[in-house]
Amino acid sequence: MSHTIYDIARKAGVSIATVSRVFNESSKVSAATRKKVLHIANKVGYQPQGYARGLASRQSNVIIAVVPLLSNYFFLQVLNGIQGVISETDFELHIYNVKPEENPLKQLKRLLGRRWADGYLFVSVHLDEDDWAEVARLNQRMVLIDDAYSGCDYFQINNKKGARKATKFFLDRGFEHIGMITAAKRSIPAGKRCKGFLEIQREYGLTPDDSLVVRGSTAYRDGFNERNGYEAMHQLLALDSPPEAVVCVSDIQAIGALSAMKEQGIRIPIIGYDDIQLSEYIGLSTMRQPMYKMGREGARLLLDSLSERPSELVQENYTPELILRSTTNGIEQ
Amino acid sequence: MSHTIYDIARKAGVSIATVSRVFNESSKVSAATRKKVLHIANKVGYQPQGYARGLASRQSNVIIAVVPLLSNYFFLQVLNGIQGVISETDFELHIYNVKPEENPLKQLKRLLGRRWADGYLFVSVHLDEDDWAEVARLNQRMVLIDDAYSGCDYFQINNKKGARKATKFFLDRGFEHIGMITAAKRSIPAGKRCKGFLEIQREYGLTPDDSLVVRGSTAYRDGFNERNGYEAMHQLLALDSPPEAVVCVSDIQAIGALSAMKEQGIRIPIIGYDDIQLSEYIGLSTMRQPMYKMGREGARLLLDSLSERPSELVQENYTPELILRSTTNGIEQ
DNA sequence: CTGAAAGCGCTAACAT
DNA sequence: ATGTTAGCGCTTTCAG
Repeated sequence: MSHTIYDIARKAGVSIATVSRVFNESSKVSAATRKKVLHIANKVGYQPQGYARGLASRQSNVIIAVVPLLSNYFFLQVLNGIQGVISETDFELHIYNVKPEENPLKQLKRLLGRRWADGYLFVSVHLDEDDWAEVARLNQRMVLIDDAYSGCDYFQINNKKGARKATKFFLDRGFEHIGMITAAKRSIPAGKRCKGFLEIQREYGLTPDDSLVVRGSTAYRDGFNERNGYEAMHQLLALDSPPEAVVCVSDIQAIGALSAMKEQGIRIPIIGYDDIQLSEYIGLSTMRQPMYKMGREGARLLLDSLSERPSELVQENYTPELILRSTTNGIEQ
Repeated sequence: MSHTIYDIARKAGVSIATVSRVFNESSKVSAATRKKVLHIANKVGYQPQGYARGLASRQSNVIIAVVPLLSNYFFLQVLNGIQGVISETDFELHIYNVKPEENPLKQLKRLLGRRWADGYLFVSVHLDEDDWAEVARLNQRMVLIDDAYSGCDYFQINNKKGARKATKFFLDRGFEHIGMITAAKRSIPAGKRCKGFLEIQREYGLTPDDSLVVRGSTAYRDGFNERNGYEAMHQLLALDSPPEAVVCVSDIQAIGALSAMKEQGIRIPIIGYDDIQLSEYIGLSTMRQPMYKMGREGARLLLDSLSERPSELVQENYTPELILRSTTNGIEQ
């Protein structure tokens, strides 16, 4: 049914080696032969099979970006950065997402073991050092984005510092009763942001009130969703003494929270986290994370290390930047 | 360096066929042998290579979802639906995105020609009948989501009807001067929605004013972005006689438009398009499209047709549903 | 510049 | 239940 290299070779009156050379941009084919082969290949719609090619050449020209869940705006922007870089090359970008139900380490080992790709970009996949070490032992080219492992290239953002910055903004303006909308307990970034939130308050001589750290009950996307923020804000507002200001672990939750406030006709200063594109238009103050940039840099690094002999490890740490917009307006300087 | 089936077979004192059987869930292996093989495989981190396996077995257990651009909320929700179904099986979902710069037909032919996947889901890839026919000739299992081709399974949404519904809502309430925020000229869905917008007005005996159909200058994502809506709304408001109501071709543009209105302290009724999750919390009235559902159904259909012998074509047409929220409040019934 | 031939690492008959 | 063996469709030396 479908044509193989043999069919093309026969029809073109050349050997399969020549056909192969044509499709591998080898210069060692005469223009005439190349043209003839290409003509026939086009006519019958021939393309070298990926699997046979991968097996024989031990490389695939595909890059796999591994993400935990597709439906997250953060990943989306990172992927965009990655995509931009990859699409300038003749690599193919495939996206693989790890299933939340199954052990992630197991999935990664299976994926890398299959050797689908020449290189892997892990976006927001959070493993501990031991687990990463086990993955690294599979000996594939990889770079981490939004997580760190000492033995490999990574681009990371300091979650604790980000939350500290946001909280500090309120503390410096005299607020002492600040709420936090967090996400699922198992979310590592959310955990670190909570930590930063509490830490800086203590440094300011305050004793943070546990009841001011809340999450909604919507587990979807680890709680990084609109509804969660909505529910959490209602909880906060139902408190005997509601917070004077609120810090969120994501913009998307902040949007839900804003909606809850509106319902109750209350307006409390709030800071989100991520700076997704929308936030500018919502007027949401937020902690900006360099998502696009990390994607771009990560992809570039991976690609480079595939062609050149890898040099030293690249391990970048970013700190989110506070972006002030209207949800923090009207606070006395 | 990396282990092959031969290494495992040798270490386990069995033949390669047995090792292969263990990894292919064949029942024809004794429990003891299986355990021994698995133990050794685990110890050295062996996984059968995807390429060798794909070549030998002529199937890959991967499904590829093809999308035009990752950064679109519409696709995201469709992908979510797809993901949900695939993750219940032992198929792997890979996502491939076609580059905007290169001819899409060419890319699809290359992709399918490589035979990476057992089946393909095309999400919002818009080709004409001839081009689809050419793709179909490659003889791969495929289903279209958000586009139609007579020769294959598809799940489509009627764009014209959707825009008609939204526009009709305003017309029925006596509005005669309605604006539309559209997207890039080359966007097929946007074109159809425009058509519906104009068509129904004529049916109501109106002569639509061309200057009321605008787009911003931001081409990113074919104009389906916040900024585009923002710019477009400013254009509309700068008109000698601004519209009394506005229909958008996406929620994300509507959000930009809302922001522009706010800046000018003006509030015009507006209806978005898509019903992305956010919209509920923004209070945005919109045309709901069954994105998640289409993803789910599409994936299910594809999977089924991979195991069973395909029956007749499944060709579904949906019509978006009008969801009323606060951006259309206060309009006289 | 081109061809012949030896794998790449696995699956799937076919034997046993 | 297990082993033997012939490919799968390519790439890649090695000759010429």
